[in-house]
Amino acid sequence: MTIKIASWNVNSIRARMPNVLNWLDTAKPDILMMQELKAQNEQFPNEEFEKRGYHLAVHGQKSWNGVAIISKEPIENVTIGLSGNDNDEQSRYIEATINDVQYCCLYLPNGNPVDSEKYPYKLEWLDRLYNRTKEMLANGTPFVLGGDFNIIPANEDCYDPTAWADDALFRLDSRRKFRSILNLGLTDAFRVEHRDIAESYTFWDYQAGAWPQNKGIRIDHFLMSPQITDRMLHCSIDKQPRGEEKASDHTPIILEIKK
DNA sequence: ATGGTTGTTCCACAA
Repeated sequence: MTIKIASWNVNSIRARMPNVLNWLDTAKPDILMMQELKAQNEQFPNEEFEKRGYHLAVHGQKSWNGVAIISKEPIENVTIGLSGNDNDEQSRYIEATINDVQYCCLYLPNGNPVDSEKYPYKLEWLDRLYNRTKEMLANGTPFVLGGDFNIIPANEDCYDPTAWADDALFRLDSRRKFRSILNLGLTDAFRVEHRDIAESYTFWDYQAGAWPQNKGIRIDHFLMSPQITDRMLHCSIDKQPRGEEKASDHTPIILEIKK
């Protein structure tokens, strides 16, 4: 038996419902983490998901951000927001327990432009994610960090590293903090399975024909705790939804683990 | 160096 877990930055849940439902009906994930809902809790289409047998945990926000977890198995202990900064108003983090595994759905700040307050906010957010990760490791909880990290981990995760050199998604400060989280003992699910495969991306800009030219970046990730790494079966990127009409600029990443 | 696109909201901003 396997558990199929997916993560997808949908770039507006209301604009993307046909695409999301279509993908759910074919891919049939047990758990889907979504980011960039661009909707408040009241605007989230609960019924469409409940009709398909999913339980919900939603942390929305007007206009921007917003994250949700939907699951075929019951969802427990929902926590909203990433601890460590009481002044953070942005809905970018939701955590819940499903069958004794902790699922952390995150939408990490983009951080551009790097000379604005947005970049230090991104770095500060990464520090808080580091602290939460360390805490869960200390507790011995099996967990999965999944979502849009807005981080290109390495050259092979980017069609043109020089073009992105000074971008907040590729800046060394961002990548060093991402690495320090990994170095606590987590495993990048996609990269551990596809060690020598480049040009596997999860995001293609809407602009300048990025999708048809495969000018993409890999910024959506699953990072697993050691217990989940031991249960991992497979991790892949499903490029199909990116080619559909009215697509999100991101495509789903899928992680399968032993039940 | 610029412009290219999409979504939400209100005529700009975020990505």
